[in-house]
Order: sequence, then C-alpha cells, then structure tokens
Amino acid sequence: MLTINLIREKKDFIIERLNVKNFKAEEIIERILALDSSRREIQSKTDNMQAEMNQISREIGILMKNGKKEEAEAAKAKTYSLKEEIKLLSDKIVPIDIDLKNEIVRLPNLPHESVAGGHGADDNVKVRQGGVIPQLSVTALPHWDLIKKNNIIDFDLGIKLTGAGFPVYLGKGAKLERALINFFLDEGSKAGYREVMPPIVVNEDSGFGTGQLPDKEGQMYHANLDNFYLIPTAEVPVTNIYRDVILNAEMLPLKNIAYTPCFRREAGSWGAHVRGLNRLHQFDKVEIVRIDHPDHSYESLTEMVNHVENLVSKLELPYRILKLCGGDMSFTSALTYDFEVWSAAQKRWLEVSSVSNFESFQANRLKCRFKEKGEKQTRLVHTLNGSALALPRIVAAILENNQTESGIKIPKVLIPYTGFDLIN
RNA sequence: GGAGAGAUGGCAGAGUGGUCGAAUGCGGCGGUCUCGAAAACCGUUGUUCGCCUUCCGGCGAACCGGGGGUUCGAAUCCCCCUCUCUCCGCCA
Repeated sequence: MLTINLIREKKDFIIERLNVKNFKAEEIIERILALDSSRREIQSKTDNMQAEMNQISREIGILMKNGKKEEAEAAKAKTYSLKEEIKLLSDKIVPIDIDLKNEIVRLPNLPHESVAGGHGADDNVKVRQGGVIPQLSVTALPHWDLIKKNNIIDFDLGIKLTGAGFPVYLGKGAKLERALINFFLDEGSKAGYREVMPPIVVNEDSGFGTGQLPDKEGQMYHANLDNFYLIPTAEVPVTNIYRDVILNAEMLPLKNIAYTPCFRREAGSWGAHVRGLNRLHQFDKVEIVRIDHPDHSYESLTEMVNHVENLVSKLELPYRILKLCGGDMSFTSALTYDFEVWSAAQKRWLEVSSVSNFESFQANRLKCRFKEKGEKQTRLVHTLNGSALALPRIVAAILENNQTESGIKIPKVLIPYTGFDLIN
C-alpha cells in the first residue's frame, strides 16, 4: 500500500512509474486526492467542534463540583446542537475513509527506477547464467516417468487421498525432499538467518498484511468455519511476525528463514505445462524473509540473490537469473529477480525462486516501522523475501539432469543429507 | 464442549462517571557524581490523524482488546464480538 503522503506529493511520478507496470493510475489517484481532501476538511471541522465540546464538558464538571447546578444545566443546553452537528459531520467521515482505503489498496507498488517496461515473460532481462546444460541421450525420460519408474512419488495415491496436485512422496523420494529442506535450512543458518517454524494457517489480518487479501482470495485455501487461510508461502506468517511493531534501527536487519508446506489453489492455471512436479497445490518451500533499513534494502536484495545463486550452484544445476520487467512483476514488488533451472528432459527453464524487495509497500500495510536512535519520528521498514528454494521443480531438474544408465545421481552436497548417492 | 475470571502504556500493576493519556514500580533514554563503571539522585519517556511552522516544535482531536450505545462528560455504566487464563470433560 502506497502512503497517502506520497500520493499527495508525487502524483505525477506515481502515474509515470505505474505505467511501467502497465497500470493506469490516473483516475484512481484523482479519486483518492478528492476523497483525501474532503476527509481532511471534515476532520478539521469536527476536531474544532469537539475541542469546544470538551471545553464545555470540563466547565460543567467544575460547576457540578462547586454545587452550581443551575449554571451547569445552562451549559448543558449549549451542547445539544453542537453534539448533533458533530455527529452529523463525523458520520460522513466513515464512508469516506472506507472508500479511500479501498482505492489506495488498489494501487500496485511502484517499480524500482531500474525496472524497465514490458508486457510479460519475454521482456524479462537475463542477468546471468551459470552451470552446465547437460546433454542427455535420446532415451532420456521426463521426471514424471523417472518418478514412476523408481516409485519415489505417487501422484495417483495423492488423488485418492486428496486430489490432483497433492503428491505422496515415498521412500527415497521422501528422503530426498527432507534432505533438500535440511540442506536449505542449514545454508540459511550459515548465512545468518534465524530459523522459524510458523503456523501454516493464518488469519485474515495476516493475509491482508502481506497483500494476499483482499484481491488474491481465490488463490488461497480457506477454512470457512474459523476464517483461516492455508498459507501460499511462508512469507505470510513470517513477515506478519512484524505486523504492528515498532523496531529500533539498530535491530535491523532482521533475517528469518522458514520451511513450510505451501498451498495454492492455482485456479484456472492447469494446462499442458503442468505435468508432474511442474505445478502443485501443495509443495515444500524454504523461504528467506528480511526486514531492513530503507537505506540498505537493495544491498540486502543483492545478498539474497547471491545466497540463492549459491544454492543452485551447489546443487550443480544449470540456472539463469532474470530481472523481471514491469509487466511481469507482482502487485506488491518493487524489484524482483527470478531464478530458473534447466529441466533437461523437458528442455525448458523452470522457475524455482523469486527474490523481491517490496520496499515499504508491505510495511505500510503491516504497520511495521522503526525508529532511529534518539529520534521521535517513525519510518516504515523495507521488507524483502525470496524462495531459497522451492522444492518440486528442483527435484524435477535433479531427476532429469542427473539421470544415467545406472540410476539418478544425487548431487554431492546432498549425499550427507540423503544417506544415499543414487536412486535406482 | 461445560463453568468461571479477565483483557489498561515496553513490561508489571492502580484506577468503577468529571482537567485521566492515565498513579506507582521496573525497564529505556539524558544528566549529576566517578579515572571509568555500578549504586544513588534529578529529569525524561506511547501511537495515529488534523491544523500551523523554514528547522526545533506548537496547538487540537482520537486511542485503556475490537465494534456499537447511554451521558454535557466513559478506561470506568450497558450491549455485541474477539481473544486469553483457571477448573472440569475430551484428546496428539
């Protein structure tokens, strides 16, 4: 959520920047500014009337104390019409506030100044590429066939238990999953992230805080009876730890890492490219979440990108890093780098991580602020997060890229975690 | 699920209709003392919004779990909701 101050002061700048996200902001902003100025006008008036009212009440209190009943009654008489006026005016503020918030919440975050325009994935900029793309034999199999052959994940069983997109990991498949989770968490700890195990269902306030609600309601599973949502990413509970919190500047940065299962309804997104592990309703992910000082958040973003790059390198996966164009960036993000790994049998890149700086956009929703030592004024923090990493597509790439005549080779760094070096 | 108690500032904890944004203690910050530190003492210490101000800041409004009501006036009275705790039941 953009701050009302910014909208008041930099209207044209906002319109120009949101244009990069292909978002036409002009009308919304005009409505916001109109609502904002009438709100301020009304508030000024009611504040003054209320001050008068408070003054009279105080006087009545003193009169009563001194036993001057008649004078008190006379003073009371003065309040009736004033009270009515205040009520009339302040009632007008309520719907204006609601409209105002509804409009502000519709504005996406401003893209960072370095973000270029564009309409979709084709306009993303490749930052760099690493690793070696393996040349597989003609008999090489896509991961869903390898999975079946080795009986390490059972999709049909998941359908029986729950439905499509809820796979059951078995034997070495389950162990590989657990190994990856532990590897990612350990790497995070080494990099100074605090490990967190949050709830995986959250309330409505948390959903609002990170920007899933109200708009992306359809993407989350909802437990109606309790009005809880299954988390689509650990970002939601972990970032919301800092909802309604005022931090001291010297506490920053706060670095957290969490493994959670993630749940996504993915309504309407099923098609040709979602076979096997490519897209699931439930999947495992390790997420890094940072709360940062605004002056250092872009250095942090770079540090996070390096961390994720280190992970895919250690797993010996060919990868590329993309800087997203305005049109492909999420509603809440100011700058996003996507990581993709090469899936050698499908012969395509799979997105495995998205590392973003949200600047103060989430912080404003969360009301997460900080204070510089000795200063009275609060400022909004910057929030950042990134997958480090999302598991299913990593598993898909490992299976496909590492297949040999004798079986699927486990990357060296994972062997201490799996306890085996081959799936066959 | 049944019965009861409660929700006050960073924390603890007073306050049951009238200058109460709220006593007191602890913590935090600043100072005195000290070579330095501790102790002691003094001072200070919430957030949001509006108006004014070049800065420092000033003035006003709101906030004692959330929402509504009574009243000239509500932390205090009434109603609804949420949450927490205790006991019982059930239970990984």
